[in-house]
Amino acid sequence: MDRRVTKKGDDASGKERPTLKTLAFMTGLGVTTVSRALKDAPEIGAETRRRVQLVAKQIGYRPNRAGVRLRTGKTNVISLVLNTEHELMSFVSDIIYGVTEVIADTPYHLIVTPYSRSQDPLDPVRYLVETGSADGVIISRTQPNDPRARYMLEHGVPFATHGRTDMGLVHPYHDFDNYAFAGEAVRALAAKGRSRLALVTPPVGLTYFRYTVNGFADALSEVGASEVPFNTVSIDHTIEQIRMRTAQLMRRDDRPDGIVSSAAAATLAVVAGIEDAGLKLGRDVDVVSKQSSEVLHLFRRELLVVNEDFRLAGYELARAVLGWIAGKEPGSLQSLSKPSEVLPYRG
Amino acid sequence: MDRRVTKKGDDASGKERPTLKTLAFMTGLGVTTVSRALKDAPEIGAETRRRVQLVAKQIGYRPNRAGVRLRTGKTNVISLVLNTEHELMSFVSDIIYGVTEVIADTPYHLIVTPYSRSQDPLDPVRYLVETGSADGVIISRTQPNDPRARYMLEHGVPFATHGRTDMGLVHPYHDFDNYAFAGEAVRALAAKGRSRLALVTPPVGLTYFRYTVNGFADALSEVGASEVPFNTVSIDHTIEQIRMRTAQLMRRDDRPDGIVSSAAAATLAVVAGIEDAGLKLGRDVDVVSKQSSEVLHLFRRELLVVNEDFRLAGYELARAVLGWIAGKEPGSLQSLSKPSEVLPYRG
DNA sequence: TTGGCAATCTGTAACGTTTCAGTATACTGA
DNA sequence: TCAGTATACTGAAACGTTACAGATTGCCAA
Repeated sequence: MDRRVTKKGDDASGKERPTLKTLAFMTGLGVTTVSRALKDAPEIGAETRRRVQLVAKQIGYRPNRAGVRLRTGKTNVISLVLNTEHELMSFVSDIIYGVTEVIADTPYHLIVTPYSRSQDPLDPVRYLVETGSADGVIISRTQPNDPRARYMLEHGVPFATHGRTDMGLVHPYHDFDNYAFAGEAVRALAAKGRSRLALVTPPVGLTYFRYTVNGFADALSEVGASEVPFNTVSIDHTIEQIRMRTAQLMRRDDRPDGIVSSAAAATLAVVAGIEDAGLKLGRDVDVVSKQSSEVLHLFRRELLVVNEDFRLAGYELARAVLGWIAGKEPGSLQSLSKPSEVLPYRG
Repeated sequence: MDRRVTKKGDDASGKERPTLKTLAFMTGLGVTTVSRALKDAPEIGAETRRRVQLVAKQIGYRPNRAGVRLRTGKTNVISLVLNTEHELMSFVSDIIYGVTEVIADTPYHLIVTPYSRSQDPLDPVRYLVETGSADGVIISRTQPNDPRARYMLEHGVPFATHGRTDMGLVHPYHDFDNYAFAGEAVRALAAKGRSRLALVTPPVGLTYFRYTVNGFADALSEVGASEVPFNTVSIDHTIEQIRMRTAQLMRRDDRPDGIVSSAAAATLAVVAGIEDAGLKLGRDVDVVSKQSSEVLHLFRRELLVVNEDFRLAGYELARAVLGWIAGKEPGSLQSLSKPSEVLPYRG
């Protein structure tokens, strides 16, 4: 059964969605001419061009995506690949808004491609590339040696990563300067007289784990503070795990008097753990935490925060992918965002 | 310029993505037969069918989406329409995961269609329908008389709403029972001896505003408590506004001794406002709040919470749209989820 | 033997777009 | 006047799929 109820043919009857054929009929031109006129091809007369574009605007012509895609292979789709277990809530929401802000006045659509714990992170990317489902891909949870980035480079698919890689390969990325963040955090704690510091790290294996750990370590020796190892958790752990292990840590004699936390959700658990151990934030221990929305100062005024803007990340990542698709040099599409100062609660 | 590097023709050379033509050549059958064999059409011999499907699986055939879409109009796309300013962070993240969980083993893709404050909420929906960009649509922020639902019904586009409508029209929805929530919240406060209650409402104009307000009012008279009007804010307001106005409210002589809050983010602000006014949670005032992830008890142990599961919402909404697309009765695709009990902090 | 019919299979056209290889017209220079 | 050429346009083919309208075969009843 055909899906259309009425034939279109050459009549200009009202209801059907206009196609190039409709425009060709209305203007008395050929389909080819109309197609070229709409994309400002040079061999079309100036008047004809204007006329076609006027009519097209009037009747609200929009190119059929399936037609374009079938003929050219261009999907006009950007895919955001997300881990359904380990992404931060605020990350998902904000990065999507950042991306959509950029593609709002382009023909691009955003599709969300999920993968779960059990899957190889390469799976969704392979799917996208094999089926040609997207013109560009955005991935997060980037690793120093990232198979997904390597795969897409090999297959010539434009992409951008949230976080850098370290494979000697050039590609667009946006990253938050976690080395600077950890350093600033340590210095802020040192300025408060704290000298025995622990770090709640990003997930081991991701690139920004290294940057964070290095920034932390370098600043420690710079200010002459020492590290209290806290390797049993990362921000990928559950609230309960972090809370419990923080409480354990804080009950030890050699407990830290300062903690640096890489994510707001983890910080909630850390503070709960501190209080479980009967200690008081700001008196017995200070905590510096990253956050992506202004919640931590409502939570505890004593917290010191550094802001990371995920909407900006989405914005930059989308611009980077689109830039690559448009032919710009991948190496010119890399950006690093500097952390804010370490901010205390302000009235 | 053609996008392909090598001709395909009749040779079975390796690199190109297989199409029906490839399968036809390999099996020695016609393209039509292959097409029908793959979708289990009745007029294909049992052995042929098995043979075709085996070969298809072997070489990893996947139908070209553009081809199908062009020919049939079927997009295999579900669109989630989101407001970029007013959705809750956790809502965006969780509902997306709920939806993707359902469509994971279907051919469907999820596209996110955003709209901003300045736009008519009907705009994105109109775009989707006019361009035929999706087989099904999910919308949130549903109103009693919702132009978007009406529009899609008129145009025969399957959709599901997060929240009910009240137009005498039947369509799939998933909703949280906010009437029950508000009622339970009031009863819990009454059980704690609170009798002068205020409500932080959902956004005025959305359907669940009404349900919440009615549940609140009915329970108030049931338990013999009175309402302290707090109409100056809703959960759509900024953290700062809610905090400031809560502080104002709590400094008045006739301040409430119990507050019901419709969202976790607002609750953070409410508590901050309470403390700004020099009052203490649990002593001077109790607060019952909805939340969609386990954060509030980390925030303040004195809070009473009710959980709303947005991932479930995404799951149910996706199932509903797919069901409608598959031909089920819209009226049979409606679900309401009951609130949990009102939960105090538990060790 | 023949007509009828069921069971399988097939070619063609069409969806809307872009590209290729033209064609028609007017203008140029000698 | 005429070839040569730039300008402006056009039809046909192709992308991969499905629907329609056959085509071929074998079998059975008359």
